[in-house]
Amino acid sequence: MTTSPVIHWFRRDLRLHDNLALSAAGASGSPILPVFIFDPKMIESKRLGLPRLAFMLQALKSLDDTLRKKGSRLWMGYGDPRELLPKLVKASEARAVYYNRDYTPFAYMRDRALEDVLSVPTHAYDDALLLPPGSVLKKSGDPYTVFTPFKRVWLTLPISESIKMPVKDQFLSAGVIASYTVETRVKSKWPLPLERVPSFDDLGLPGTIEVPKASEREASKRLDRFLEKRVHRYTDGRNELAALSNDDTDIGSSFLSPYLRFGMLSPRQAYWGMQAAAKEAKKEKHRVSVETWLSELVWREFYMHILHHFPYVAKGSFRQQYDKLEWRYDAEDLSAWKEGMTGFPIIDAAMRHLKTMGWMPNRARMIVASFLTKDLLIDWREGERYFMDWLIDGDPAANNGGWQWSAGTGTDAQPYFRIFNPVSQGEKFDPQGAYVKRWLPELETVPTKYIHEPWRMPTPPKGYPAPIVERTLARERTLAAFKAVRKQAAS
DNA sequence: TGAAATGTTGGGGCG
DNA sequence: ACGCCCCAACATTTC
Repeated sequence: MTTSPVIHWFRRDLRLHDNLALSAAGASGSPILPVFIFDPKMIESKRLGLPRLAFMLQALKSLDDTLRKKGSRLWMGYGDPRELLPKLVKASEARAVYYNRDYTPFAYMRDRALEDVLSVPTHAYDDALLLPPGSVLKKSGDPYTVFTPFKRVWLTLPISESIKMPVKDQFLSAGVIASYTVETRVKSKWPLPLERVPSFDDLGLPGTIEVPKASEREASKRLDRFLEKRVHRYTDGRNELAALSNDDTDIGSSFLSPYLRFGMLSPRQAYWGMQAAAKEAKKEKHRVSVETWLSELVWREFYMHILHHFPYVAKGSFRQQYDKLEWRYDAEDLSAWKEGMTGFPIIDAAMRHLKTMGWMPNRARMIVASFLTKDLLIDWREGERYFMDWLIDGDPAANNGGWQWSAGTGTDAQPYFRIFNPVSQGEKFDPQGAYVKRWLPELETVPTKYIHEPWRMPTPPKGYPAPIVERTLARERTLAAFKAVRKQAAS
């Protein structure tokens, strides 16, 4: 006779350590049935780009491997969780379902609906953020819409410690799990080859793309390496595009966002690791660097809160007056931006970096976002969607927040008249042109003097496009478009 | 987590 | 010697 299990439903928490819902499931005393459900809607609705899917599949494979070593395995479902979970509860005679909350509007609504269709209790936990939406509010009870006061209050609130693993070997045995089969009506052309790491051919990805290792262990290793070697110079290092190497081991960025995105890294582990680093920092500059990184973690929380409290930002401007802005719908310019063929080296290098690695440093994201929205005057939502197609760390809240910040339509946005100059940004953050040359082989032989403005060479390099836009005119065009909206809003 | 336009200053060339 | 002009270099303001 076996004891009936409890289900732990993995979603954006693909780890066993420091996992609140999993730990609570363990504390229930019942064996844990680990579950992941792949909803094909995620692909069909374009919410899950292929590089990110590949990264996630690798993380699931790794999670399954770890569970198998414990004599268990990950039960994989394929279909709508609202259909599958009730069936699985029945098949396994589970007595409860545990999961960590996902605050994005889509998931939040889905999870609430789920409680109605399940015959057993659900236990939801706040694990994905250090402080969940609703816990950082003004005295009036309203959410903050400006980052600085949000952060000031955030920093005064208590953050919980990391927690231990639930109980060793408490996971249900692989044999029993394999016997749970539930019928699913979903038919899809997307196989889930969990027996091995899927290749990009499986996913129909064009070109060669290199996705970093995705596992809980890898996430911890990257955090440790960052804390040991690089966090002390993060404030400057994160902006140094030239420092980027091929395997991302010595970059200025922490490169933790992909792991936080899927919960391979617990935000508590990152937070307390940083706190310890701040305490140990020998120089004031080092301490500031650690705090700069922590600030990025608060940005992550801030934008999750914003999306949760103001779900309309997913579709339109936070400052709704800008929904009236007359964006250009120029397919040719948009395509040039996407493919890295704008004629501005720093833009093109970053966009090709994205298509190869599924990632870009934040500085590069800001530069290309400013270019698309301010120089090309193309709707930020086009850029937002494209980033979601390619970024392995693509998160609806952070991505939306970042784009609206760049476009000047968001909370705490940069002013409409702040327009990055791709030449001076390149000279400032890639002074030797190393980043540009790394991603644009056709500019290999261009002298440093001209590397950010090759069109000024006596004989510009062949095979590289001339600038697709005249920046002085573009600037006037954008200022006029924003002014028109502001004038309209004022009257 | 800018950049361009405009304003001011001061040294040096030159009549 | 002096005033005038030019124009970096820096500062301020404007977008």
